[in-house]
Order: sequence, then structure tokens, then C-alpha cells
Amino acid sequence: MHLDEAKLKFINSWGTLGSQWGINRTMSQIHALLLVTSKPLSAEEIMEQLGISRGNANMNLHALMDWGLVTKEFKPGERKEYFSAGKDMWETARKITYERRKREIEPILQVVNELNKEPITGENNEEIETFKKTIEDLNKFTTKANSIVDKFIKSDENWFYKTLMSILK
Amino acid sequence: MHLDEAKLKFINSWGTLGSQWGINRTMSQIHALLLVTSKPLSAEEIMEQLGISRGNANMNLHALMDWGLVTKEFKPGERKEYFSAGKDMWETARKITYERRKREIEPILQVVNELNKEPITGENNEEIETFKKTIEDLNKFTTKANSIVDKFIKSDENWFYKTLMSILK
DNA sequence: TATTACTTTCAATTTATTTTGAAAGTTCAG
DNA sequence: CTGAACTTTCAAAATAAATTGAAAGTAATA
Repeated sequence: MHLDEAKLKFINSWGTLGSQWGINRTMSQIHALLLVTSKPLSAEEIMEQLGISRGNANMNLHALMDWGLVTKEFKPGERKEYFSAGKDMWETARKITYERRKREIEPILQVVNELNKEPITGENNEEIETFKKTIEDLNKFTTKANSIVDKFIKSDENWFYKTLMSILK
Repeated sequence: MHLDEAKLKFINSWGTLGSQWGINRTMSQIHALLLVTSKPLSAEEIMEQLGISRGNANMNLHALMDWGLVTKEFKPGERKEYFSAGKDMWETARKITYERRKREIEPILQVVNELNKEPITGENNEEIETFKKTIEDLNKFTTKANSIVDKFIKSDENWFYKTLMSILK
């Protein structure tokens, strides 16, 4: 398969996946494009290669920089900004995990913690019990999941692979 | 806080979260409602409590049954269908993980495996190398992640907590 | 200061997703 | 078979999210 075709295939798949993750398609596509391109690209080049507008490119490049997945670079003597994606998969995964935790786990913990503390009043005792039990279980589970993810985010690659091996054995 | 208020708060938060996960809001809300209700509810009751249409309730109840999070029940002598959510958080998490893996990890693996096998042709060797390296790394990483998740899905609760403790220590 | 070479913003448009509700379908009791 | 009690379907409407592109903003240089 020719490189251009392969790149395109990768970019499109990554884009589709992103959207199934609640990440917008263009953002993932830009990321994919930068991942498989050896040299930094300018906004122009990205717009052209993906066929998107300037505004769209700009917004999503900024989102990618917020996530820490893409960095801005300058070429000496040039005014234009160039962008490139970190190529270390381990770091990339960590950063994505960090952002997803922020959006997916932390909000659960917040609500569930709050509801878990508060005393619940009402007439129907069975309902109250069910409610309290559900919230309590959810709280326990989420807290554990959060710790694991946290450990992962803070860990280094070697620790991860070592631990992983011991789990999978 | 009164039970009704607490339930509402939980249902709304769970709904918002769902949507940040790429799961539709109503689906999560129905799930939340059933999670905190001790007795099975009919479609009517769900429609009424969440203020949604019959079609919407029906579609999302089916989605929840597809995920294995909700089951249909019949009351003796009644024609109506009643629905309730499994209350075991461990099982619930496993089922959600299973579905998410299907949508999030498997498609990456498929594309990346395919691209990894195929020889890449083209003029620019540096670009080809970058491409191959990225795909290869991604393949390794995703394969590992997939194994872990798989292990989690197939494991039982005790194994999980034990392993977890050893990781978190 | 004015010009040039860019980047950023955002209201308007387009596209995608969700929701509705009425009609069609099903099942069962009589 | 018929009607009642329900469930399912799906085209149309509503809502939400992403995208555009032109105008406004910024910063360096002459």
C-alpha cells in the first residue's frame, strides 16, 4: 500500500474512533495526521491535507495543545507556526487518560461523594435503602477505579509494563 | 435531602456523564432511574418520571437490554413489561467495559493490525519510517491495553480487588 | 506609523444526533 | 375472529454539535 493511502486510512479510522469517544472528529484527524508525519506542519498544510477551514484547524489545534498532545514550533526566521505531535505512545496514552479521567471519572466522584455524605429523608424505607446502597457501591467502585487510573497516570513506562506482566501472567 | 431530590440529582448527573461518554443522555437517565428504584418500573412509569416520549423510552430500554444492564420482568397475570437494572456495581462496570471495549479498542486494533502487516511503499523514506514506527508502537500499546481490559472483563470481583491492592500498595 | 503576514474569533450555516408521536404491529383473552 | 392492551417502528421535528469564512486582532518589520 502506498504511504499516502495508508496515512489516509489511518487518519480516517482515528477520526471515526475519536468521535466514538466523545472527541470531535477533526481533532482526532489532526492528531493522526501529525502522528504519522515526520516534520512539523503549518496550519495551512493541515487545512489543505484534511480539507478543513482555517477556523476549524485553529480551534482543534488549540484543543490538542490543551491536552498536551501537540506542540507549537517555530522555524528560525519564519513567522508561521508549525505543529507536531508527541510521538511517544506511552506519553500520549497518559495524556489522553488524564483528560478522560477529568471528564469521566471525576464528575461521578463529585456527585456520588456528595450524595453519599448527605442524609436522605423520605417515607419509603425500601427506596431509601436501595438508593443509599447504590450510591455507596458506586462510590466505592469509582474511588477504586480512580486510584488505579491515577496510579497509571503518575507511573512510568517500566513500572507499567512490569505490573502489567504480573497481572496478565 | 429528600429522597426524590436526591434521585433527581443522581439521574441528572448520570445523564450528563453518559453524554460525555458518547452514550446518549436518555439511556443513562433511564439506567440511573432504574438503579435507584427498588421495584421494577413499566415503560409508562419511566416515561412519566423522566418526561420522555414512548418511542424514546422504548428505544433506550432496548439499548440498555442489549448492553445487558437492564432486564425485562413480568408480573404474574399482567401483560405489561416491567424493567429493572442489575444492582451489582461490579457486574455493571464489567458490562459497560465490555461494550466500550467493543467500540473503542477493537476498531483501533483492527485498523492498526492491518496497517502493521501491509508493506508501505513511497518515495520519502523518512516519512515511511515515521509512519511504520507510529503504527507499530500503537499496535503494541493497544494490544497490551486490550489484554488488560479483557482480563478485567473475564475476571471475578475478588481477583480484581486482590490484584488492585497489590498494584496500589 | 503603515504594511504585511500571519492567528484568532464568532455569528451564521451545515451536519449529525436525539426525540417525538401517531400509525402499524403484536399478543392474548373472550 | 375481534377488540383491548400493550409494544415497536419510523418519518418528521427539534435539538445539539461541528464547521465555515470573513472580519477583527496581533505582532514584527520597514
